[in-house]
Amino acid sequence: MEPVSTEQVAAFRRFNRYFTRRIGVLNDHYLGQDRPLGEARLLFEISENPAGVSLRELRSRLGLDAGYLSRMAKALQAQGMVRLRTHPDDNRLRMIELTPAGRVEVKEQNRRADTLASDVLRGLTAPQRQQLTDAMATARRLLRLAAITVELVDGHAPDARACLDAYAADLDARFPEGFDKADLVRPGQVSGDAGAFFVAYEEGRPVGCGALRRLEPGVGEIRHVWVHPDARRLGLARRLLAAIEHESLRRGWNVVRLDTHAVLTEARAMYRACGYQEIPAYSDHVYGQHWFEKRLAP
Amino acid sequence: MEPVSTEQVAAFRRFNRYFTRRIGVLNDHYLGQDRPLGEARLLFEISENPAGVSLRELRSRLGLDAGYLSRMAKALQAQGMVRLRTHPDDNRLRMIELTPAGRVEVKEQNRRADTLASDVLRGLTAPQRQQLTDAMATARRLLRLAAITVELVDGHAPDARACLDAYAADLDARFPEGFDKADLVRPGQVSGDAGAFFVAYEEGRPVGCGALRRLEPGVGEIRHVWVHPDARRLGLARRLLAAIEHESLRRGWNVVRLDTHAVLTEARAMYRACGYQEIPAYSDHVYGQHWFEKRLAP
DNA sequence: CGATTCCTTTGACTAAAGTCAAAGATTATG
DNA sequence: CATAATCTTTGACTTTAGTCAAAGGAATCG
Repeated sequence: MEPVSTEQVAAFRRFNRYFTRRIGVLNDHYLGQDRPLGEARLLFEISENPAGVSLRELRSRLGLDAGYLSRMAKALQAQGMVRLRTHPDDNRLRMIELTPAGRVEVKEQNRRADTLASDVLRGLTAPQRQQLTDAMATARRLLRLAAITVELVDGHAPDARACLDAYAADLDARFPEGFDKADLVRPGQVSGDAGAFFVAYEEGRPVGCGALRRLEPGVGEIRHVWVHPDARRLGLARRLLAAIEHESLRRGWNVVRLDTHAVLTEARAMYRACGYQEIPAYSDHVYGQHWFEKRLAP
Repeated sequence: MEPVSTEQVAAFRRFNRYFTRRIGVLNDHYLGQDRPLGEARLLFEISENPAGVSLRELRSRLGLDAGYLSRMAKALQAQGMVRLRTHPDDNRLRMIELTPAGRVEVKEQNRRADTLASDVLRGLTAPQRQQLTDAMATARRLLRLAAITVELVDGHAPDARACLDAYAADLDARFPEGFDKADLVRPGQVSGDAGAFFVAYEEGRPVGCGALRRLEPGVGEIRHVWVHPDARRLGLARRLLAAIEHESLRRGWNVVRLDTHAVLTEARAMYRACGYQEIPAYSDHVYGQHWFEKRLAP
């Protein structure tokens, strides 16, 4: 991997410093106006899960100490902002959710945060506002992408299966004829010498996958490249593809093939953009309607 | 001014939330590794002023309580990071500056912040890194611009004179023949009915100016449009120009003229882009070599 | 079914962050 | 030149944030 240019590091830090000093401080100030910042943040995080969320989950998401969280939850409960109950299936877990009063409070928090944002934007002309929000969207997209890691996992791993289930549900909704899970690779086909399975993780959660399996000597097949709806348009599919191609090459499978369904037009465009060429049918997968091949440069 | 679109507010907040949660937290963690965050921030702020800075100044810049700051300064002094002395001209003020040990400490802080930035950037391809840092630069530019206010001040105001002094020094360096301060407008010419003076402020500091004065009935003259070197390339000159034009129109001076020196090519380009047309000489200012006019639409 | 692991609560702390007001030394101002 | 204003220091707090360990109830595993 190429080294990072010092000019880029400097630009990154300039932004970082400016933003945290200007916006970050204001933000915390607004947020922590009528209660401690920690409580305000907790309240906000709870509001992100309207159906309630376990303390366990919050603890890992916010990186809080168990005792600390327990006390904050109690304080919020005493203020009538949240309701605590035990998890129906597991009595060790405590579920926390907003009360109507809590929802009002969060609404007020949001109103304040909106005010902060509008106040900043109001200082700009309409095209400048658009430019700013576009730049922010680009920066967020790339920051997210930078934080996502692609890892080789065993085909039997729960995360692998979870991704495949989500993938199957996705296709079932998109294909006019539906999707039959029988078409999924079996764990053994993408483990060990037979193949490989990659899972992309964002902040610990699996958000994408891709499989490689041995098709014939020197030829690998790419299957089940999928990205979670929340992680689309980041450029993650290309990253998965690159990881799979790299693995294929490592195994000496210098050619990779794949097939895809007619309705997945964006996928076809991506494969073409990544150097894949459409070829005649090489298999009779139920859902294969376009076939691609790429010769990998060592 | 047009209202701010909710989509833009949402995009702003999405970024805000993501950035503070991801980068802000990491940053604070790195920074506060071997001393309290407050002290680390203070140390950094002091390092920005190699010649030393008064506690007074730090207090207003960081928004700290006087007592709190005094104690932190004492703590840093005890650790051998800073030296405290009284201001030569005003014995009430205390000046604070880094010791060699303090400079080493700040260097280490910087090294860690650089590491954080490179670690993030390393997760991207070279073009993506460039895209990210470009987006950050754009965002910073616009955030700065949004925070700058343009205010009408009296021509005698100290900030107005300070800007004109800086303007004069600037031109003296750029004009081959130098610049004589006698050419500057007199305070009376840009106050009351005779004219107006605008100063642009960024975080309390004057960073630009522009003057309007009555040339003849119905015609105003724009003079001394200047932007501090640190605030250039933000689009501030256009903002100053817009404020002056608005004021001119308000007074019923529907035409504005200005002249500029041949070496200021960017200025000429800007005037043209803002709707100014080159006209024959309308005055015999010593430094006027190009003349412009704009008819203001009511 | 007994040991182990999980999750939460509680007690007992500590450190950091921040506030307020009084007091002392200087400087500006009418 | 007296008075007011400015700036820093100090004492005496409070609140927030965070840590650690013990303990108890509940699920899981062999």
